[in-house]
Amino acid sequence: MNELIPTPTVEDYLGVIYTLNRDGETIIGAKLSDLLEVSPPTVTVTLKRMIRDEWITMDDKKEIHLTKKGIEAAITIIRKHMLTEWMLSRILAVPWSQVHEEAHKIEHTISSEVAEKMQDRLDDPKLCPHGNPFPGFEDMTAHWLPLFDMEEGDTFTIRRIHEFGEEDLELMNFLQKNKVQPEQKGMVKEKLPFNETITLQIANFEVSLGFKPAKLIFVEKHNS
Amino acid sequence: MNELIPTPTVEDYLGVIYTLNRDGETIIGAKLSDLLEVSPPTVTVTLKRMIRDEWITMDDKKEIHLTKKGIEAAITIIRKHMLTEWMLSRILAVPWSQVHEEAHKIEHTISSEVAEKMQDRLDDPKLCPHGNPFPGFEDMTAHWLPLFDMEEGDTFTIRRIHEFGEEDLELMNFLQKNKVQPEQKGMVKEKLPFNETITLQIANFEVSLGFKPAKLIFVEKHNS
DNA sequence: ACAATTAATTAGTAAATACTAATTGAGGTT
DNA sequence: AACCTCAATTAGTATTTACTAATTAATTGT
Repeated sequence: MNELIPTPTVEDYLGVIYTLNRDGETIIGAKLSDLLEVSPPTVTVTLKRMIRDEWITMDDKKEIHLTKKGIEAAITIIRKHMLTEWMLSRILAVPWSQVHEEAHKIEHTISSEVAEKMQDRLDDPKLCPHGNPFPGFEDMTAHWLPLFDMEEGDTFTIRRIHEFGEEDLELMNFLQKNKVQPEQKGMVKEKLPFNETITLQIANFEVSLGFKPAKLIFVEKHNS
Repeated sequence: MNELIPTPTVEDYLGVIYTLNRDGETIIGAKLSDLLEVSPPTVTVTLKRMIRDEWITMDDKKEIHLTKKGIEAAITIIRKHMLTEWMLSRILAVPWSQVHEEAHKIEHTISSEVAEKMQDRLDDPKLCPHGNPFPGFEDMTAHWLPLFDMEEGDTFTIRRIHEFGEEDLELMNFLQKNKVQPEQKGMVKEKLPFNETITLQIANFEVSLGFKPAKLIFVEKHNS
């Protein structure tokens, strides 16, 4: 009667919905279509199934809300995702830029028992390798600011690449090549609003980032 | 035009076909239906797809043969399966009896790059945790004999639980509880053909095994 | 208020993977 | 030759997950 476990596709939807919700965004089908890279009709029918199976509800404004059961399933899959990322990164030395993509496939096949074993082995991480918080630890990232908000001359430590940036493999390879990664210290060399770029000094190198990625990268500003 | 990667279902078929073939058995649909626990019509249509996509061929006697491409894909999935088993067992301390079942889900989502990383991290294993050979290392297990062939009084070291025994979770739990595992030494206490049981002494305990599992357990006989 | 944009839905299709029930085929036995 | 058994296939159905093309609904801007 009650669908016990969500399908991989439904798990993907639940994860994105949870993250959007965490960030205080309103959740509509079009956003999911965009983030999950599927067509709007596909979203419509999948959401219908998800409502039928009581993962979500849809209000009169067509906004999507997770049910209690949906929240639990979302937390479960996000934890599996992040634990798998750490396994790949720490135990198997998979390059940081590829870890998300690999984990995204594996996460759906990890049992809860295995996830527990991973958590033990990895000493209960609170943040994923990209600096995003495990469900329940959102306050650990709350004081970090978008790189986009920095001004010329500001110095900072990079702390986090937002989930919705991780998805873009080309961007991730670019960031890795230029050491734009958690724990790296840097400084804003130049910010050109008309050009929509922000140029950083990291180690001995300079990198120019567009405004879109700069909004998905979070830093801890140094006291000046 | 050419299907590059097999689906998880096709990977399952390829793995079983490869193993049957390794053991010198003729491969017909009914055997697959039995081993994969799907209905005969499902086997018929899946094999049709597999022929279409050139993973296998079927001769005039309805016997199934792997194509070159099929052999490669089978080897790949079996290696991923065994490497994942070792990861679960050695790195995550998942109980031996559960390792097969968990790995069977995960194996389909592991990229070749990750498999390589696993192989490095695990020092190139030649046998899986149940003692079955990695593809290409079949000769390492060739001299082990079925427990079924032992006589009363024979002493031995358990070396291997065959792939088709691994599948049965209840059996595996029973074997683990009774220490019927690779590297354990034992002795045949009693063999009762009319009863189809063979009773072993392992450590301080006695276990009675049916003939069916006794044919799937391989041992190295001690010199007497 | 009306046009433009954005969002959501229908309608129709497709592929993979399963099932049951019923039928056909092939081999061997009496 | 008729029969039995096992294997394989047809026929018909279902679910999930996708797509495109076309339509409808809602919102926003001028």
